Amino acid sequence: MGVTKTNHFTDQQNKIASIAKALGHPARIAIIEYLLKVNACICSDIVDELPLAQSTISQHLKELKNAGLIKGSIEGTSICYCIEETTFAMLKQYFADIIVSVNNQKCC
Amino acid sequence: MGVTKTNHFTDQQNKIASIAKALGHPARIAIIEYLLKVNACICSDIVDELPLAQSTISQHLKELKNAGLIKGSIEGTSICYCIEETTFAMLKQYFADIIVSVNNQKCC
DNA sequence: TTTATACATCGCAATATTACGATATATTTT
DNA sequence: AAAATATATCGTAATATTGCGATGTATAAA
Repeated sequence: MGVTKTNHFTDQQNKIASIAKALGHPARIAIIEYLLKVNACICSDIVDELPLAQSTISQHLKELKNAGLIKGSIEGTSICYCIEETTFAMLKQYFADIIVSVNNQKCC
Repeated sequence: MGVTKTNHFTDQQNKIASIAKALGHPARIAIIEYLLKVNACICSDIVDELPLAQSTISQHLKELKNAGLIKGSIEGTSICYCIEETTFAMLKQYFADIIVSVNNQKCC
């Protein structure tokens, strides 16, 4: 089928999954890491940095933006893409909570 | 094309992406959360818990296992699936480092 | 006003994912 | 040994993702 049964899961589960999915591609990880490396962030830089066509990168940026992982503000003729800190903070917390839960486990 | 250009990215980037990808489905998030909730973990429980066929869940478990997010040990006729703590600890650290990087940013 | 620059979007082809039923396998229980 | 239980694998259909070139759009420079 190929169609995810989104409605059978909680909003929280769908949210985490969609964020994780957005991070589930090496190009998008590379984009995030590049945005962290340089302090200013313009899309054309990324096009030079990655071995992908401009249209492909634009698509990846869109997915990262839809997932709330980056935000873009128009800066003249180019766009300043930046990390959306709160989403990453949320992820960090999510995994921190998992670690706490695991440490309380008796199993295995 | 639909074929990810894995070889153009670093091993670390591909690794993080593949782990994130494995978490990029609500059923797999639900499985992880279920494994955390109950302390013992048998697949048939999960089949009762989730609105998916047994074969589908088995597939999801396989992907989580391949990504190193869970481990399964044979327990008689069933299998005890558990959280692989080190992988989650790695993820937590990865996001923690990102937060630190973002806080050092001057941009935006 | 033309031209250049920086993205975004569209349309398409190749491939991957999701889900399921059917079936296989392996361990218990009877 | 036969039946039951638990899980894995296979085959397949529906849909999603990835990537690219071509093209659209909007701002800035000439």
